[in-house]
Amino acid sequence: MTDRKVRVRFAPSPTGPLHIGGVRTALYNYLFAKQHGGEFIFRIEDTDSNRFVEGAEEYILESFRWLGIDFDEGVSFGGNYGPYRQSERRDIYKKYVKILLDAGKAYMAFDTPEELDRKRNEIENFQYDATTRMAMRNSLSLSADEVESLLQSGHQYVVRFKVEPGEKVVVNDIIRGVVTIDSSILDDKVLYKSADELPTYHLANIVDDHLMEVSHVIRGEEWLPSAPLHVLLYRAFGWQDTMPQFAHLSLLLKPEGNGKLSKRDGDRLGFPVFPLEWHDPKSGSVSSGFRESDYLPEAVINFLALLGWNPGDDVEIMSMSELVSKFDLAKCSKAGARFDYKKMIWFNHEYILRKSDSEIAKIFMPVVKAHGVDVAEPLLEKIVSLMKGRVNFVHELWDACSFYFIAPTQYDEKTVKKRWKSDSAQKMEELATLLQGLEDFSIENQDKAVHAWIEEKGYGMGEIMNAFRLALVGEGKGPQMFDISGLIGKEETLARLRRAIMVLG
RNA sequence: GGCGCUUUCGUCUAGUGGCUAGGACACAUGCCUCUCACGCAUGGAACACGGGUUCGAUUCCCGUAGGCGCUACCA
Repeated sequence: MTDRKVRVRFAPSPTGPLHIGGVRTALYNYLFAKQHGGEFIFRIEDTDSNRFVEGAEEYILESFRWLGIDFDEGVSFGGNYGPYRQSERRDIYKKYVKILLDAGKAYMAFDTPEELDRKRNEIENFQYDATTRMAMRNSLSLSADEVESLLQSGHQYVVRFKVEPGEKVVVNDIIRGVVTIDSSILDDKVLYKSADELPTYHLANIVDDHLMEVSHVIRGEEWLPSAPLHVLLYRAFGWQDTMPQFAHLSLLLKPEGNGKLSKRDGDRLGFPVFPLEWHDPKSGSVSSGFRESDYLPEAVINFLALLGWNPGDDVEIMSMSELVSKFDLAKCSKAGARFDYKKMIWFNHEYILRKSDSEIAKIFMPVVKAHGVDVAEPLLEKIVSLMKGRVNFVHELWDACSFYFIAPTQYDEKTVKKRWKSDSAQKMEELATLLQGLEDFSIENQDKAVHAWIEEKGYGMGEIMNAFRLALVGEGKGPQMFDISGLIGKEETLARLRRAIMVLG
């Protein structure tokens, strides 16, 4: 069993956009699979027909494509264990429901939702279990004839798992160790609904994981309470020897305040909680995504990997392949992790720094074009190399460097007051004359000539450069001056200087 | 309410029966400098509480408190 082939799965239900916590769960599964040379399966758990949302499945697939998490088999990937969409596996589940029924490990229950509601109102903390099942309407409490006639008349029913009370159920969790619970606290879970001829999560999950030969179940902590039930189900089918190993991941929490991370937190604090932008087909509302918010997928992956896991060293920037080799389920933290979106922004900044200028220029080019500016790629790369260190997002590059493309039409008031003195116009006039006379307008040559002139005249470096900057940029910020004048060229430099002299006087 | 999980700087975390409890983000200060950033340096900042066990507990045990989750014919 220990040398079993590693096969793990990510099995979302297509009920909407993929939550960032789900992305992390998928990532951990992926890292684990890759590290062990195993397979990663994409399964769709659409057993709740009421909650199905159009487009969700494609959205999830697209999200993983963007993030660089790929699957080996499953919906849209093929494989030998299909179909991988649970709604297409009805007949399989029916067969296994029958096995449980025939073995007396499950039973049919005819109680209507209304009857159950009434019971819950009558009895505080009502639970459908060994203590109450004989008082309900099911194949255990009713006679065979009654059951038969109910069935004949087309009465809808559910199949419930018959949990035997008073048993210690042990779940061995890779992250949490041994977790023991008393089966008496478990209820007789609904396994199957005749209404839509579909199983519930618990049955479908166990049957599929078994049939698909899943070796490890890595999922969110919200499943920990039902893990004992799952163990009981594996036993009921006699599959305990090939039962997957469990690992329950801690949840992602709000950046501040109480509770788990929600879409609202993102809206309130200004960060996405979904990988891609999502347009809800029902409400028409739009939720922002990491991709559209200009996060680099590598940064999102890196950040997520470290949210609840740590390799034990001080290295924080890691590529996907480094993550694959270092990842360790046993080192996952047990407590929930607050979603530190500021650190995520820092990761994005780091990845911008690490990517080549040409890669960033390629991402930035459409932004430039959208502003109606046409620029050659080599020039944009130079600008990117000068500016990328000062932004957290690629789109911020525009505000930081638009002066390269568009001459200032107005001058920042504060900067004018601070940097444009009464003799600035005259000095800039001198500078313009000097620059105009330069045959060689290279950055190096300008630097040499201007420095010599400043020294000769006894001017201050700051007064000249800052006024010069104001003339070319319109503000008091930007890279070294000759990195600006050199790139925009002699003609443009002189035009901007003259305009500033004219306007500012 | 019941059951389960959990608890190291504000946040993500490393770590150990004896350490000045380490790193990163954020924050502050300084340096660099033609500005703004980057960068570099420095600083403040944590073992939830109460009992044990022990020569000694942040570390092991038990309680308490806080946090999180589950408690559906949802996953």
